[in-house]
Amino acid sequence: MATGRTHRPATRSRGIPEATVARLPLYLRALNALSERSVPTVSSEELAAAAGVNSAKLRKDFSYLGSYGTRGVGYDVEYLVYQISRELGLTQDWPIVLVGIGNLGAALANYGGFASRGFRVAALVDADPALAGKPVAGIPVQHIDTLETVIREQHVSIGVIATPAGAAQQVCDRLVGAGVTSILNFAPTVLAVPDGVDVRKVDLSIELQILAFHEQRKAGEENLAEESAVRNAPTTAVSGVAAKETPAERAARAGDGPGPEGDLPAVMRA
Amino acid sequence: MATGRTHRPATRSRGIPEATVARLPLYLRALNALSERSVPTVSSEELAAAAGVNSAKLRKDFSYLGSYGTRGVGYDVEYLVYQISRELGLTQDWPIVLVGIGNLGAALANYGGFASRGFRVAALVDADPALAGKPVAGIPVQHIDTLETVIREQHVSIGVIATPAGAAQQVCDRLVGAGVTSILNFAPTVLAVPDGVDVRKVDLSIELQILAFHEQRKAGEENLAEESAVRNAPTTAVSGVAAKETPAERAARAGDGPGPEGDLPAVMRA
DNA sequence: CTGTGTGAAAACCTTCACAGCA
DNA sequence: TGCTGTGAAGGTTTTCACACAG
Repeated sequence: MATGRTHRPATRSRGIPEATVARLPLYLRALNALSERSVPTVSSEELAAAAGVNSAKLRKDFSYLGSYGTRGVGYDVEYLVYQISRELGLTQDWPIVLVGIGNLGAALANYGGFASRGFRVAALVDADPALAGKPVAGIPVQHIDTLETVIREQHVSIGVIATPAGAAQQVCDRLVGAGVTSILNFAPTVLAVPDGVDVRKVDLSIELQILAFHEQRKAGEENLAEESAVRNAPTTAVSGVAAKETPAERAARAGDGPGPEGDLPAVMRA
Repeated sequence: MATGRTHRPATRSRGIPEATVARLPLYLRALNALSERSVPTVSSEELAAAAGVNSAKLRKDFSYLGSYGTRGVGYDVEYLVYQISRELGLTQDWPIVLVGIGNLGAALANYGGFASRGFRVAALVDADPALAGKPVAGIPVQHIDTLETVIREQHVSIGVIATPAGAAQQVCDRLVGAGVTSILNFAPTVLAVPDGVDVRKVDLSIELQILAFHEQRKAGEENLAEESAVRNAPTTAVSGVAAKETPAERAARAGDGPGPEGDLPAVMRA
């Protein structure tokens, strides 16, 4: 679910598959937990369980980084932590700017997981003059006028957008204009960026919609197969399921349309 | 990046690929925007651009839902909105419980994208007695003791966890115990759930780490190929890149280790 | 003649299963 | 013996390219 282009077609070696990269942070988290408990080594089986993947996948993933394990034994926890951190670029300092200090922005600013991974909040920025100067998570919020200055002075290359959807593209343009080349977007908009800029998005409502899809399926199966209770739906399942609904009665959905969408006050809009 | 099992191996028809399901909400959002502007029809090319995907993919995706377009013309916006909504199960009402009303929980409670998609916040729940009764987003927070009651009385099947990592598994167990079968997890933990329960996770720090990885790559390429500026990294690129670092000097990283991890106060921990 | 719908090819990712090292 | 590392097989997803409906 990455976005911006730039990723060369996995030319020759050094090309760690995107799917693997996306799992490295997961392994890292599990390893850090082990490290804190002073566990010296771990097998692919154990680590996989802790990270919520299967062991074959984990071993394949690690094989792209190099041969960091010991046959018959497992992986050295501390060593792996270091190797993965380095591979992800977490051994260096990443100053980030957080734009949009509403509910979500404040949550992000307070989020411990950033600071503990080499990410340093260089500035909190918001368009609301009333917020200027107020500290959030111990950092005073700055007016968005200072955005370009902060980015240049602190060499920020990563920006986080937590503004309402309407402001996101504007903010994005300013970030990119000032030199930011990676953007994490929490606003429910598709951002247009020039080549060479990476965008990743996190959309709170999309995830729920995907859950709803599967939930609906489960309900359909239950009705068909009359499951024992709520638990234990057989993976075999029936095929047909849940009416395809005749594909031409577009008249039958006039009044209940797209739902209650007004210009909501708070954080975002989908 | 779904999780829980249950998804049959795409048996026969009616099996919409997971990758497609994950994009439907995106199309839906783009379509809603068009709908608000009273645009009657849209081509795969236009819609794809608005959703940030390519048109071939979009057409394939829609072909799994049925033939809802008109050759030579495009798709009827309102009709598609309806079809996708129905496919995703958004034409019905989904009561959800939100557990953990910290910074993030409050942001979620205020998030307009939920209410406007058939998701209704049935209850906000927190373990902190001091929060009980206080309204967040117009809804009074309840003590977590009432969790089971709310779930059963309101027929909640979807739960959202926005607690600190340490509390997440416990909360998850209680949700599942009370009948919830889909969970959206914002806490940075791997949740163990019985078969038949779906879990999706959103991890704020993982996304940043993935960005850091690519950012690091860009920096490496620049140094090697001496790019013109910051823009425009050629997709061809060189192969070698960025030192593999000798794989055996595990001594050389003693003091700077895993970083400053203490028991942070706020929202989570990675 | 425009733009959908879709087989077929290519790319990518996961899983299997086992050789071989510690 | 136990567990890693990895070719090979099997799935899934994306992309291509074009027949054909409107």
